[in-house]
Amino acid sequence: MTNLLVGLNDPQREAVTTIDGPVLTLAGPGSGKTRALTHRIAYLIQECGIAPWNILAVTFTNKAAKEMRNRLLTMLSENQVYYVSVGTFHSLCARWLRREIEVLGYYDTNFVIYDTNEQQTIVKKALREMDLDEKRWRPNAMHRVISNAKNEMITPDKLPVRTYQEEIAARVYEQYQKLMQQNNAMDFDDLLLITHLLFQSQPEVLAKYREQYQYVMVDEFQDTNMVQYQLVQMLAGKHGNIFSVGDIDQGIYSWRGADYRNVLNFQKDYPTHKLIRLSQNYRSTDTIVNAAKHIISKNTQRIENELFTERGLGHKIKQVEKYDAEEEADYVVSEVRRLNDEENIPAGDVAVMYRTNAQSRLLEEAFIRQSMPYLLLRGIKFYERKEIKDLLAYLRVLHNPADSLSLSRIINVPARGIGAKTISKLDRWAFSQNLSPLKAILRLGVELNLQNHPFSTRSKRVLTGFGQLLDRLFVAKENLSLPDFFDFLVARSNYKEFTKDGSEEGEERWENLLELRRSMTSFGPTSAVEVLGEFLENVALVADADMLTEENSATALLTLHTAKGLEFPVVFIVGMEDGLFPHSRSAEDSERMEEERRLAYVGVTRAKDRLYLTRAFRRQRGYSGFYEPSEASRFLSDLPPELVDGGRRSPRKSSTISRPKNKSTRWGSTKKSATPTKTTVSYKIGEKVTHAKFGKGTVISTKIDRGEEYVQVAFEGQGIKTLAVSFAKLERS
DNA sequence: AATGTGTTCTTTTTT
DNA sequence: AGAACACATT
Repeated sequence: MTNLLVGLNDPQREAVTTIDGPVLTLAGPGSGKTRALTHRIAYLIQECGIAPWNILAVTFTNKAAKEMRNRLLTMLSENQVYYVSVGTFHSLCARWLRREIEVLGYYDTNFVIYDTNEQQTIVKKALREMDLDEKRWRPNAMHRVISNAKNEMITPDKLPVRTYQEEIAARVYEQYQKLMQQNNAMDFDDLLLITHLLFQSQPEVLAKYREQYQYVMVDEFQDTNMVQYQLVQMLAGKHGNIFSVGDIDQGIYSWRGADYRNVLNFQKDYPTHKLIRLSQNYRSTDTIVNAAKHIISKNTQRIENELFTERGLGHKIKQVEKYDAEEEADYVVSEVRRLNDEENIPAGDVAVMYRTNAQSRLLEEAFIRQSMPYLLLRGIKFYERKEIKDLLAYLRVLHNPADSLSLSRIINVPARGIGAKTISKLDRWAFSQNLSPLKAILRLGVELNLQNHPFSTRSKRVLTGFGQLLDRLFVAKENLSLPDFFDFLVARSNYKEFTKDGSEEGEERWENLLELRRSMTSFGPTSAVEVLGEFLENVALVADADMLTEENSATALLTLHTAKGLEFPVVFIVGMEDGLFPHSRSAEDSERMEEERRLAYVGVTRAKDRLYLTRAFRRQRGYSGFYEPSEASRFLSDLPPELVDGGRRSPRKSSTISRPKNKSTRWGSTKKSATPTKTTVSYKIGEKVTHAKFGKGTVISTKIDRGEEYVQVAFEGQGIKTLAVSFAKLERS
């Protein structure tokens, strides 16, 4: 027996050694699928003599790809690992397109990837060009329609136009695509869609990749969408050596076009497939595995795969209920500290997970208040900073001169006297000359006695000045390494002194830019022109989870979605409240409710040793600043009492509902108020009341502020009013 | 052209 | 409550 098979259980071994034909591996959480995948790759290379470049492995995140590579390095030589294609669908597609796209004729190899914000801007531009009112046609909604269409491979002309709404949407979609192409830009969906189109329309290109990828492996199959599935099918065409790994119970991205039914489709499309079940969980204690099973067992859309573990019972799940969300956050942080102090569990072993990003704020504040280290996994935040976006816009324009969106971002940053007027003149003139705005600027500088331009002497001067800057930068990118090019760029554009203005914030901005520069150093001395595309692609496709590193010593704060594929010794899931988790937006639809349940399943199974489920009795939601009472999440009641410690199940102590202590500052001091300070609300949401002036109404929220109770009441025909209970003469009715 | 003011919208999850 | 954006003022 080869040592690649040592330490694997039977189904894992089967997964590793079944190399020919389609295989579907149902892998429960923590069942060692990454292990199976990596060993399989090593086995293919070492035992079966398959060349590394004949292997394609698709992961869900870049982090997973990196991890896979690292694990492979323990079994294979660096050279072998280098030639295996490992990546996410998006990054692999980007790479293929970079190489092949020019045959399509309407994109060039230097295309850039637009992020969500830029996609939004393009939608708005499309609306504006079509003279449609942004108020009436929500860019957000339009964008959703477009993205959904793309996920189902529907082109603008195929979009159903049964209603006026749909007709507009189809036209906006068409215009959107046109603008994207004009800018030589793609959105995330395009990366997949256009690759699909490329393979479909260029048989020789597809043949080449088919030939190359003799063995195709796809992880997280339950979260593939239609395009991704078809890409896999195309690539694996003849040989059908597809190894797919999935778990329907962990499908949590349907709202993004993913369809867990692809696992079932796989079974249908490849009737000869071998089915392997990885059911032994090596990650979590029996208690945690059991809890997870109780939660997921309520779902109807499943494939049976009975999970088990031999790790023993371990700690009970700790259920904690606090007075409000602030207290909940404080509890989490103090418990992290206690675990650290008393049980020797490093803070970096702990993760705090939540349903919505908005919940991170209170947690952050609590960590800061108690000066405990934390790591917020919302990676893009770095790239959302103005100075970073500006610099990236420069790089993108220099990489892809067609990118007029980025050009408009930097054309007057730092300020060089090119205002809105000049810009719109430029756009119109460029259009009339059939030039891109950037080309138009450059032309203005070259043809000195150009007559037919609309600019004032001053405007022309600043524009040509900007053109000269760009010219110099274009030359520099050929000759300098990426970091050196960065230095040249910030110096020549005056961006350095613009942003580093002596203020404290300026210093911070500059630090951020240096951080950006640091991320360039890994590209070595190769000239910027060679690596700029790859650099920008990396930036565009980073995922939140990619930030998390092995040696991280701070507690991770992340959404349940981001937590997918990760594991931690200790996990807190906060906000276990109906309406929040499961989210109210999923309440009406049983399909979506099942997905919430899967999300809970994913969250719970991230924990190795200890799991905390916390909730608050009241929490501020929405923008009103009003507290709303909340009910326990239905997922909590799915847990059998013997697995749980604390919460409502344990014999109730008188102080289960803790009252805020030392919170007089927040709710006003008792010194000043003449009336007794109220701490609890007397009205309930939904209660019917009558007001002398406004008539009948329904209480929709309540809050206490400075010892005074306020209610929001929806009055029939009068709208919503906020009333102070002690003043308004409200009668219960 | 830069700065200030007001209005409106937003919160589900993300490559 | 805060961001983003449109519009107005200096």
